[in-house]
Amino acid sequence: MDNTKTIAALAALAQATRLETFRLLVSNEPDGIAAGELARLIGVPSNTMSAHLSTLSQAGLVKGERHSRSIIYRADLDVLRDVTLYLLKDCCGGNASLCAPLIDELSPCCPPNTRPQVDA
Amino acid sequence: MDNTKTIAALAALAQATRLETFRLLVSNEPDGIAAGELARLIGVPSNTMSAHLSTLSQAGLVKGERHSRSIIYRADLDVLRDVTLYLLKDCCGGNASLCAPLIDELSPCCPPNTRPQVDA
DNA sequence: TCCATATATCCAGAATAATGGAAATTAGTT
DNA sequence: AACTAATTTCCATTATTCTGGATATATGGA
Repeated sequence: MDNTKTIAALAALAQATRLETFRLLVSNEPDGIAAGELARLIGVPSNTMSAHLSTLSQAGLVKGERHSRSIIYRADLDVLRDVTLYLLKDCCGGNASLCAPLIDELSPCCPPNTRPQVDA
Repeated sequence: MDNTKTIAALAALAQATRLETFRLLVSNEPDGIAAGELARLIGVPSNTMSAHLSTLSQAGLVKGERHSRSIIYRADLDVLRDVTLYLLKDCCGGNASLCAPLIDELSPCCPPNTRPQVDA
């Protein structure tokens, strides 16, 4: 996780429509939501949503997979975890060893595709 | 932590100079660094640095305190922690109980003013 | 008070990002 | 092939952000 990737992820999330979209996708893991339905749910035109999804996708925060005519988007929590770790890395006075246990526990929290499905 | 505050914090960090500045301040806790020295270290004019510090400050990520003629800036990790929690809140399929233990452990990691000082 | 230092504010130009209409692409259906 | 549906790309307009010179404000010293 370098500076450039971190900035891309932070910038992708630092916009109302995209943050809302990402959080919606996070809470709809692992089912995902189609691009058109996202546009309808958030209340923006489909081309605007497409542009935002492209930004999120380029930052690695979401992945799209075609299912017949729709493209189902899903949140990818790996980058979110990496950004969190990157920002916390220098925490606690630069002494990483104090944060290491925390970071170790953060890592297994959200591995993709292994989360229990609670509801859709 | 609402959407607006989260976006402000993410946007503040989603810029190369500010991310670098913030990380520098994080690793220099709890001593802090004067505005002018930050400008010199990062390599930007003082008024540009001042504008960036203002953005970080408005997002609650740094605090400035005047010491004689200088204003010493320090990272405030509370907001960083809150943003992290906000982003992780919907993790794990929307089942907060799975993330709650993690979140509980994240909270005491970086309380301000209680971090051990390793070096300046 | 006068001067030097440190930081912030004002302002304007340049760069970047957001938005959405129109058209193009991709996939399924008949 | 012709048609519909879903999504994306193209493009131009508008809005926002970044940057830094010039100026203003605040502090301490002579």
